[in-house]
Amino acid sequence: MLDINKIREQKEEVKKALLKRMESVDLDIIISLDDKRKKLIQETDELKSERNKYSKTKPSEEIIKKMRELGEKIKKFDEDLENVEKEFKEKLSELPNIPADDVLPGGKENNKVINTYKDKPKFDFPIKDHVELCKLCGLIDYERAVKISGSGFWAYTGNGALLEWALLNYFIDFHKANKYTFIIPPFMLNEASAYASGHLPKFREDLFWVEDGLCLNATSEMMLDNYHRDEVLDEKKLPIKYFAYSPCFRREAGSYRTEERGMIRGHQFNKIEMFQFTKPKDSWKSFEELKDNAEKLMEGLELHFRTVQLAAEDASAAMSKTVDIEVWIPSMNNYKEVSSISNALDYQARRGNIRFKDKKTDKNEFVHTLNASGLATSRLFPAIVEQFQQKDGSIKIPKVLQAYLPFKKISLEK
RNA sequence: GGAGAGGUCGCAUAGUUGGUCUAGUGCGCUUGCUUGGAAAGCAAGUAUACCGCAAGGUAUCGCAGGUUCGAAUCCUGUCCUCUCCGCCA
Repeated sequence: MLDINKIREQKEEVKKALLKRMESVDLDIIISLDDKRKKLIQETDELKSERNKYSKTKPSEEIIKKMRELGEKIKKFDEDLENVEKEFKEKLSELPNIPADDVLPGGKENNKVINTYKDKPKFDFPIKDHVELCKLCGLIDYERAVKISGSGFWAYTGNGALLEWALLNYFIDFHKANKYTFIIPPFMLNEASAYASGHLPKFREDLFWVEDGLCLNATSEMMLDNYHRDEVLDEKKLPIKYFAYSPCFRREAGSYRTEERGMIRGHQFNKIEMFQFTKPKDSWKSFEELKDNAEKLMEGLELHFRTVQLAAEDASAAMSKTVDIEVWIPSMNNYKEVSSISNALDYQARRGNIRFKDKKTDKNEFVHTLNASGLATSRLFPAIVEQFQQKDGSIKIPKVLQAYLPFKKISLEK
């Protein structure tokens, strides 16, 4: 949610920035609703003040009669105010975050590559895709997972499970060394939390719901953003840095394409998420730190990837700036997202009411929130298997993972 | 799942025949006095949001609704916590 005072004070600047990601922007509607709101508050408060004056002691019959009428009036004003406030809030929360200065307007076509690591691997033999390689090496069991749970699921088996776990351990050790605090959150959350993190109402259809009114975690960003909801954080403890492990559950309804077979897109995948709560002045520094961390993790894996800065319309609405890391998947001849690094500024903090007491002003201010995958495994696994495949179908393991595995390469299943 | 108790200002507590209760007290914290310095003691202050240029006003006693001229106090629903019993892959 944006700050109404900022909208009022810097209307033209806000409008110009929002036009980067919206076709049209009407801030005047919101401002006039706010005017209406303020006027109603003033009038209602006066009436209530009147009433309170007489409520201190037992009033006479005559005054009781008068107050009864006043009560009716107050009730009506309160209703009006509630309606105006509701509409105001709706309109205000429909506005996306203000894109950062260096974010280009428009959609995907304006995404720009800001970094690449290594070159596309060259193969002097016909390459296999990860589905075939995983089958040859016995890393993934698609058939049995589908039998148990339906399409869109897979099971990691044997060396495949070890490889998946090695990836997660590599990430965990990295974040631990950077002094981030490890959190294993609940994997289900209630509606209020999903609203606060901004995933409702927009993603209702994309979430799995259980009978008790809870939904399955779709990204631990949901969990971490909510972690300090309605809290006033200690300024001295900022920035607070977390990383969380969780499986992520997504319906991904209707988004399957034949090119996205295997584990490129599924209903469940593992992810480590980084998250920071910072003071407003520090958030862009933290943004760079998160991006560096994600890139370092990728470099450690020796995979060819690129870093892409998203154009305004391609980033999620809550974010001021988003950078994606995309790994090269040879069989698809394409790059796929493995990390998304975003700065929400105070947009999420406003919604979740997450603040800190500013010593200088002695006022409660909203923190800034940032999130970044570090990393999701479901595209890395195929990338590793494909980028490091050998002619015979065996797979070399990057050095950083060898420390977590009892083998240096994965051989074909006998 | 059953039965009971409870959710009040950072913490702990008072407040249930509805009316100077937004709310007392203790602790903690801040500032000042005192001191060579400290402790103790003394004094003052110590929630948040919104409206207002300001004076000031309004709202909030888990949350939502109701009764009433008036609700922390009464009623209903709901969430959460605790105790006992039952069940338990």
